[in-house]
Amino acid sequence: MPRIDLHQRKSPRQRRSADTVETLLAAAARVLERESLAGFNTNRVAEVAGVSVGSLYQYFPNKSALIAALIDRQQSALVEHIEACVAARSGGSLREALQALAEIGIEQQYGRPLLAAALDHEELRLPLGARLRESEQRIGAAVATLLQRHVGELAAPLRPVDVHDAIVIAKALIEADAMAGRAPSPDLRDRVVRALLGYLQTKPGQS
Amino acid sequence: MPRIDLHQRKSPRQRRSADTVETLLAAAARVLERESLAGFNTNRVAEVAGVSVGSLYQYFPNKSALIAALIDRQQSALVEHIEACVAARSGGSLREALQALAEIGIEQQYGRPLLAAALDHEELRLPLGARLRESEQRIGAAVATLLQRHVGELAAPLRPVDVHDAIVIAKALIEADAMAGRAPSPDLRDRVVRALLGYLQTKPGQS
DNA sequence: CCATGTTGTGAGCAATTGCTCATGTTGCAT
DNA sequence: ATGCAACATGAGCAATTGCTCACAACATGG
Repeated sequence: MPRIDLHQRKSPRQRRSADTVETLLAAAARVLERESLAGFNTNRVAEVAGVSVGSLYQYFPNKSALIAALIDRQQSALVEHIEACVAARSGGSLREALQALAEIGIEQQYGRPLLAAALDHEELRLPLGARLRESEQRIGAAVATLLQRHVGELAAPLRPVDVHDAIVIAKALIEADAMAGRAPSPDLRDRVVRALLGYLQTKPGQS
Repeated sequence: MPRIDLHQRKSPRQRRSADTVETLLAAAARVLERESLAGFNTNRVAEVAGVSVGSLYQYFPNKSALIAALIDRQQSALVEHIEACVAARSGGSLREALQALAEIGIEQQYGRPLLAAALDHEELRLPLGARLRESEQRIGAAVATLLQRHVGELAAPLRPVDVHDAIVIAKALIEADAMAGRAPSPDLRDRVVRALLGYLQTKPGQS
């Protein structure tokens, strides 16, 4: 069992090594989504990347760190998209806001469904700690900001747990469709929006 | 990489061997939830079970088959509970019906959150095929039956995809809470019900 | 109690995997 | 040019893992 140190071992100082790191991450993503976690090993990643294992271990102290880096990237991209979306929008209805969010999530997940699923699983196992929690918090905050603009359309004052639940719901619906393997069904976005609207516009304590 | 044959290798014919199989499955569950998939190996399972690896391989042709058996058990239990619930209930409101379903799901997931999560992940990787799909279909059918009794309270005629989405939503909310590790929050059931009610009572095409 | 089938054992093989290290190559500053 | 980092290589070690097999212990019917 390897150590669990997720720090970068060395920062690339030349273009050459920066490219190597890039190639490694791309290869890691490919392997992870093609062979799932079971077939994911450092030798294979290095092979696919076309570099030697030694190079891999110059920048990542262990296998977990590689996966952590992938998660970090994916998560950062999502955060950026969502924050950009929230910042860009100002008017519009609640429905339209949710549609925009749903589209971001769908795009993210459908880009690499298997990769996303594998990473989701690893998130739970690795002590990603601060970095990931910060991302989640930023997503939560951004979504909360967006929803707060439409308090009037909500069934009740927005609690943190509501935001959390909304995110979970959207993520689950998107993931379920993506895992089924088929092309993105055109009504997925509307189903997500329907679920979110339904949740947010239903009072907590009565039908 | 092991073969992927999920058939039982041999059926226990004496009490003694039936006990062994039982012990093995229990140990497998324990290991899976304590050490996650990474630490799950047949030698360890046999050790924890207090039997030899050889015995394990008399009843399970490979590691995957062991996991498949666990999934099968868990899934069968869920199917039974849900079908029993649907059969038992007759009157009552939609809300009450959903409350009952939510409680079953919560109980199932909170029994062994880590186990359930690990199994969820393996479901996607293994060719469980017929057996699992049958279970899911039965769950879908049972839930559909339950919901059909309350068509009047729904926003639109019940489509299969609605049932599917409802199940996904409930599962996700419960799982998310369970993974957080803390004790079952008392309002979880109500949040699940709120999400389901909201979804089912919102028209697909408008706010 | 014997014969036959069932069940249990565990050393250990073959393969895999995480990772290191001695050595070689490239880029940069002087 | 030359020296020193930074970077890249890949054979291979140590540990792990899935799984087999030759054998022993038990059960059961005659």
